[in-house]
Amino acid sequence: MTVRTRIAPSPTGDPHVGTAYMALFNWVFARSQGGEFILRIEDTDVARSTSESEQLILDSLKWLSIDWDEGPDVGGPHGPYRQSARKHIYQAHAQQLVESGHAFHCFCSAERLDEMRAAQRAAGDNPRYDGHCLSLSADEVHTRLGAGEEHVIRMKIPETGDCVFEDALRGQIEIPYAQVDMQVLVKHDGFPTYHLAVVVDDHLMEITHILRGEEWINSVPKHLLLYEYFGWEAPVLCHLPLLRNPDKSKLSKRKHPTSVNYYRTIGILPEALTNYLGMMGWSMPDEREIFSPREMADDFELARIHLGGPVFDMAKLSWLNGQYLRGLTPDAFMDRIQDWALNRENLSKLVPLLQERTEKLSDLVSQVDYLLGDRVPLTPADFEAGKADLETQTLVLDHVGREFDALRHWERDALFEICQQLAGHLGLKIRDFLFPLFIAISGRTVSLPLFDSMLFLGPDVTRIRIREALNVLGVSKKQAKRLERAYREYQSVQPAASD
RNA sequence: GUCCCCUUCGUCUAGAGGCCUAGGACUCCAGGUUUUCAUCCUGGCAACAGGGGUUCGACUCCCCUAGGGGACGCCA
Repeated sequence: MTVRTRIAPSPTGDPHVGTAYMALFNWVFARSQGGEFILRIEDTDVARSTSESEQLILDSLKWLSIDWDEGPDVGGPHGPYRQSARKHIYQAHAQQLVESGHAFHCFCSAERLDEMRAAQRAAGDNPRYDGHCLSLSADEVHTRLGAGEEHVIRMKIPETGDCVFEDALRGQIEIPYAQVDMQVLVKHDGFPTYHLAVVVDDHLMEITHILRGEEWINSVPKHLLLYEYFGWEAPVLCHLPLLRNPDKSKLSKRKHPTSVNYYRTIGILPEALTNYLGMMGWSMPDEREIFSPREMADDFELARIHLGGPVFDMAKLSWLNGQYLRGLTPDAFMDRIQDWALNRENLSKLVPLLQERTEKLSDLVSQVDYLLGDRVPLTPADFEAGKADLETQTLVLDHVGREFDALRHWERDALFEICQQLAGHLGLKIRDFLFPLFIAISGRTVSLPLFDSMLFLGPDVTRIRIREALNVLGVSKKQAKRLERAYREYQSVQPAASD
């Protein structure tokens, strides 16, 4: 039997470093077994999935030299590899489950479900579908379906007993069925949910081992039940630990850079990043710390994975990166600098900003230092030249930061609109409003145009700089709460942002 | 709240009952090399969450407690 693993990212945002982490381990495990590694795009959430995001994910994995044997771009014998192109397959399978009595049509409204869950929560129970539509007669279901009434398909769950299964790392796990919800398998728009699609695809694509984040452990009963309903053999399950923020919570954009592109733009080498991710939860048998994915595969053993959630440590990544950088020949080093930023394509984005404001070519370096490198370290004093007081500036940075965190398309108009609306809300002139942003982004009061700068730096670096500026200004716990409240208030008076 | 997972220095980790006076790496500190800085070298600080068992012997096995994390969506 050929070992087959997969990474199945959902193209709904930045190429996440957690995706790269899971991809690496799946790649390494497959290679260690002489197996195959598959890339599948899970774009069943039509509203949030974008092809740009898919492209970014593919690019980031390629940048990291994680290659796949089958996928949407290279094809393969088990395609298509994009779930949106497999809708009919899931529908046929869902239909099969309805016919075999393992799934049922549900007509419940969102309002009813909300009320039900609220009541269950209030009673101290785990919210869970109450089986309302289970009691519908076949005739009634037929009639309502015939009338074109909106509905979903849910799977049935045993009323009693435990789901007992084996995790390749954690051993036996038991989850009471009483905790498992009657999961929606097909949404009202006819698209499958993750749970149906993942099981059907993993089976059809002959995946033998699933290595994924431990956030999925609680979904295992649903998946195993589906395998059983279909009469299929389930793959080996292996739940890896989750990458953590410094405060130990699951790695998140609000607290830590999560985009692979962030590391790329600050000048981390791809081999340093994969090496670093390889050290998260894994160690080489001889404790060597510098190793490639290939070397990792040569010595790979599932059992060596450590299950404690590893905290992402920038200091160690930087050190590792330095090791790689210093190991380069001068020629290779020059090539890397070019690949990174000093190439014609990248520079051409800067020229329109620079040319107008330049008297000597040598002005260039001091003008772009904060765009290619970092700013000079900030101090609270840097903000004092602003018209608004420090508290207001903190508020500006906080709210802009939140808006930027939620922004999905990093475009000039969207950025500007956010700032304009917020400035209006706070009753500030746009130039006073923008001042703290100039400082946060460029570290100076005089810089290249703000929005061009943010566009050039991209969402990841921009967000981090705003967060760092907030840190420099120092936000107390009390203040943080006030800011949070103020932001919610702003949101409530604000028409939904058009992004 | 309910269920599930996890728990060795601040951080990443080694450790599969005696090799542990708990090792390595990052960070930090001290010293050396270096015209400066960085690199590099040397040294130092620093951990088995707590309590019960099992055993001649427990970081390693079992139980309880505590702490941390996750899931609880027509998101994945």
